[in-house]
Amino acid sequence: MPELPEVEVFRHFVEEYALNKNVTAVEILKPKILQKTTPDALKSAVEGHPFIRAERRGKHLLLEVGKKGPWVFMHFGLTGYLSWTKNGQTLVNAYGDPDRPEDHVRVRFDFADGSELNFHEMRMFGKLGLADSLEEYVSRNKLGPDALAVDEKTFHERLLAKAKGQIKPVLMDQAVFAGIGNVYADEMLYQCRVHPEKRISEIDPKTLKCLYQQMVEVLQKTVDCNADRTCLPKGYLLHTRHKNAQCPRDGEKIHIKEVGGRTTYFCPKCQEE
DNA sequence: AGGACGCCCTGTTCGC
DNA sequence: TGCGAACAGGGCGTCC
Repeated sequence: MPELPEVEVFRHFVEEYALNKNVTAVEILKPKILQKTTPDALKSAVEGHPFIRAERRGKHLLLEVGKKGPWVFMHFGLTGYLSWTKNGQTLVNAYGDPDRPEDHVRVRFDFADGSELNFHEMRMFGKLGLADSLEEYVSRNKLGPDALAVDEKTFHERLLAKAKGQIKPVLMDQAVFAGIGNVYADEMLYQCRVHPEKRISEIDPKTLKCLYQQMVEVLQKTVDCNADRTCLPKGYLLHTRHKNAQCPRDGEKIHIKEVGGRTTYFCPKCQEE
């Protein structure tokens, strides 16, 4: 599921393959994926212009159209990703795997050089549409600062403003920090030995510092791995997201519990309540 | 105001 | 074996 690191990889991918080439056609194969725009409006805004810049805020990817154009935004839901094809043949997809099945294309951008950028989203939780500007989009969606761009002081301030809340749902609140999803929230809590339901006001300063460091480290390490989770350290909890898994640290059985409406994995021994 | 919860959607896995 | 139920899960709307 695309969280911040995956979307950052998608952004690199767009920079490498999809900038500064005129879009000759936009094909909307599933209009329902569009948000706050129509197929005609999207086509007329993009066709005849190149994408000139790719920016990311949290899990959202935004492509600037032309010099003064609007932006095309993409949110990848649970199963979204990008691929680049030429003459119907996949050259590469955003996960670097040319053999990945290329189905569930919802929107396709055709370029003048005969290549295509494909937006895939099997489960239709993702969205694609138009925004006037980055600022307009961020405020419309009430996105907090990007989790990889926030400084330590701001991190503490924003968490403590939610002092009564449980740590995990607050970390995942995109208005607090944009980009942390279920998997990486569990990971940073595990690395710092914090129970996911712990109230923020109950967390000591040393542990808060750890959470900041691990937020940056876990996200950055995953970006550096090109979002290939198998390349992450063996000691990471995210390798144990299945039933009857054992804690990489102490062998304890990993607990699975619903926290803030999301399936949460944690070690009951090293993340005591 | 803000927290809890249900729902959107579809491919896969599970259970009878 | 076969088919329906349950599950996965980010974000948004609704309710209290």
